[in-house]
Amino acid sequence: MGLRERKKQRTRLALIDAALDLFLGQGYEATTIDQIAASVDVSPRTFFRYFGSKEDVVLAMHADTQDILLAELADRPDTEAPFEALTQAMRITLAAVTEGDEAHRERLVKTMRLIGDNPLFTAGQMRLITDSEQRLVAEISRRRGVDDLRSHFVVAVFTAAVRVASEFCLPGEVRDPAVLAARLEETLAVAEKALCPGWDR
Amino acid sequence: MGLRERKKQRTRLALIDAALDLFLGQGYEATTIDQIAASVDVSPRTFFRYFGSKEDVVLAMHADTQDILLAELADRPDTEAPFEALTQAMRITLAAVTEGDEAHRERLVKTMRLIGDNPLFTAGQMRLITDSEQRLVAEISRRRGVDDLRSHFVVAVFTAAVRVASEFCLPGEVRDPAVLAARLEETLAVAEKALCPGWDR
DNA sequence: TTGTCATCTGTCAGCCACTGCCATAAATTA
DNA sequence: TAATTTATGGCAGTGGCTGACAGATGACAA
Repeated sequence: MGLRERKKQRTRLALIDAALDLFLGQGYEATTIDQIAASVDVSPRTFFRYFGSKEDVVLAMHADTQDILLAELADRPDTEAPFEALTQAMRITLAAVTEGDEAHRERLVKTMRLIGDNPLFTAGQMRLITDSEQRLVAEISRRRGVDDLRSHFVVAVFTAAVRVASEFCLPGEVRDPAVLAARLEETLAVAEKALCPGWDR
Repeated sequence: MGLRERKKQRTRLALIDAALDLFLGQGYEATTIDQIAASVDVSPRTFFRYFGSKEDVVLAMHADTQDILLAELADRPDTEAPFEALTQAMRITLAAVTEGDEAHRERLVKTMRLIGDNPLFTAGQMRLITDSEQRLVAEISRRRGVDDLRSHFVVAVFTAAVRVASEFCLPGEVRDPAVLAARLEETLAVAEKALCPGWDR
């Protein structure tokens, strides 16, 4: 990886860090792109070369996580049932994130605090989920050998569970990937009791 | 209802009609608030007194529909199981909308065409669903007598089904409430086979 | 009918997210 | 070192959205 590439990644992370800190410190709306750019010593124009919108920088970490999830799903053995593969991939993704780079984990915690406190971001989060959902459906369809309504349904139930788990991180609770993992287990326990064996074949 | 109130409703509907026609005719982005306001002979400032944002006018009809759904759910007998109550309320809501006022139905069809063609709006649609979801959860919790994780899960599975159904309106297909109703039945058939009896109690 | 009050509307000025364009600087490659 | 590619900064402009004030319009009582 060349110098250019490394420099870009550093700028990107610096922008994310600056933005998250400003958002948490003085509020999302009260923070301008100019402030974010200034605190990284970069022109405002450059900000928009890294992120499509002000909201995107908030969702950047979550978008990365979705990519990991998709990769982990692709790594699951084909013998595994669709829903099981999804949940296992999610568990591994959360674990990887929890045990990952300290700075990286901190960014995720800040992101979760921001999104959790501000209902403004639920829409953006939904957009992310919907986007990745289509990719998940493609992979599940490949595994099942058919691209039908059931593939969509299986993935929709999975994302429903993840969503419920993330909503169930009580307000005031320290929000981080580990807590989310715990809530996810509770939700999956309910889901597994509710669903007939073999429903996702 | 006084003259003032009627005038307001007329303005609101005129703005929705003008906006939908312009969006469908020349594209969403290419249409400015000034154009919408001008074609209703109203100041741009007034537009924002009726709708919080440019996107809101697109979602206005769907927001109204969500309100109907909630009212229908409240009307379901308490003896009905939670998921059954949700699906029945949805069926009635779709039927009411299909058989409703001609102009009203036309607005809905235009809205569905807009949202279906432009992935930009899926996020907004999700936001609407998520907002109403909280109200649905409250009602389901009241019926079940407990406000626990299961209430959230039941509602999440329901909205997942609705979402899958609406995604499954094939592109190119005439999009209207009747088609959505048909797709919903297919999806609910899959859901009912997948879920154990009594899972939502 | 007339006067008073509440509410709606238009106008104006302004903020800020976001974009296209072009010149410049920096990194990559030959 | 020279040539090519690519990232950045500056600038001007569009358009969504808001606050503040003044005038118009419907609601209501005397």
